[in-house]
Amino acid sequence: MTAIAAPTPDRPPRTLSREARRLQLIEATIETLAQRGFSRTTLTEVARTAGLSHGLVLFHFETKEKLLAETLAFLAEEYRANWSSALDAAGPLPAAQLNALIEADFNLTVFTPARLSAWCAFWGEAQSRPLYQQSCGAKDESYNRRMEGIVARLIAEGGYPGSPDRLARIVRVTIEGVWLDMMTMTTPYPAPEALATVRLCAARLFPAHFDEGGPIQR
Amino acid sequence: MTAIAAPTPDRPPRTLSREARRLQLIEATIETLAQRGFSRTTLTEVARTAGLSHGLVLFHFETKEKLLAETLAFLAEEYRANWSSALDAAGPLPAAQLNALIEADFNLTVFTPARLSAWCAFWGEAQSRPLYQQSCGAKDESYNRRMEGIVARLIAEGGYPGSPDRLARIVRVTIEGVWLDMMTMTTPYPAPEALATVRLCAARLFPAHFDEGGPIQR
DNA sequence: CACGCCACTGACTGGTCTGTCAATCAAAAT
DNA sequence: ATTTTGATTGACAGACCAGTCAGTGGCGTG
Repeated sequence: MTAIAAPTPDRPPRTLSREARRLQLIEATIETLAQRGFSRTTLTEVARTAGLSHGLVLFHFETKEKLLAETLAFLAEEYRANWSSALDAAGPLPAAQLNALIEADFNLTVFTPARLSAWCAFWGEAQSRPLYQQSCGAKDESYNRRMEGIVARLIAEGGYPGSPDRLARIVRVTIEGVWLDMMTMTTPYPAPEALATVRLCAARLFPAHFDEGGPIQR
Repeated sequence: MTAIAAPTPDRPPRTLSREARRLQLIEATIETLAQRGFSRTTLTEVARTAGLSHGLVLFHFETKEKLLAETLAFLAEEYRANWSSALDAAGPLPAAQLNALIEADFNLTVFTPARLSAWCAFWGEAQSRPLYQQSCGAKDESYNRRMEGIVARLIAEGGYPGSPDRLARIVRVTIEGVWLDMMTMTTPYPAPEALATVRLCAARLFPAHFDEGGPIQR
């Protein structure tokens, strides 16, 4: 049956076409969530954003619930891949690693208005839906472990007082908080100001490793 | 047939004053938002939580939209009244005032699972609805101004480096962040741990005024 | 006691949304 | 060229929900 992958390099095979369409619909879902909010996101609206019929959305995702679950899983995986690769490129020093984690959260692949809004829409629903808590929770857990490990090594190097759990938590919620500000404030401050706020936080918590401009070189 | 009130004299009367009934329905709305999320909150469910008919909800609030708007306004005012009165009781010292603001956010009148969940449900929708941004935004603005004023005076007393805007923002988003953790985490840490995290943050930002146990007495 | 007021109920309506399905179309396979 | 396979469409059905309204019943007032 598999008559080889025919040498037509400019045309993707059928299975890839299927995958491409699913990705397109997921992007349309993110866009719709951002523009209309969770409660007013309808299959018809998602389809119209993608320029397709609403029947097709159900053909590819079976139910609306599954479309939303896969969209959230996509966002979670995209987020994880972003900080994970940034961490891999940061080298062995904990200060460089924490800096990489901070900067990764402001990378324009994840830090866009549509994606921030979509995250926020899911957060609002996650509390009452175990399905969503699963995707969000697993993401956070892995992130937290890495963050706590890095902070523990900073403490070992710098002799800072305070528990690694709490210090790591302060850094994490400060990043989350300026994210949230971008959406909930009537007139939010610019992204560089958000990054500067997180840097200031790191500088006060780990003064031997960070100043307000970033990690201290030596 | 109508045996009526004789057996249970303390049962609430069938008809209630306008204001009392409205408050009861607002509480039922908060409860429903917490249990079912924004998108699955229906008038019928709100009414059933209150043990009333869904027609009555519209009798008192005209539309679902107005019920939700008034519920959010109620939460915002309750929140404002809480930190505002805590601030009034704190005296003139900025360290005591910041401590009062921090502790107020963990006061059990506003720091309850249902209320936290309801806030979160509204946040998720606020981005795409100007009506909600108005209630949330006005609340935040007033809070932020007070917080920044207090932090500016701490800086003047302690000679801390860093801009008051950013330092105030770190304290505020740390509080918001541990709030959010209570809802989004699969197994959240206890409330005293959340408070201890905020205290540690204050201790690192303003070391001459705070230690990990709270404001330094002198 | 009678009356009027108004909180309250629940059946009904119009509209919207999710999910189904038979028909259609495009491209690959034979 | 014909067949086959699978993506795509749009009309349709069933369910649900916000909002309407005519009627009910408790409560205070005269």
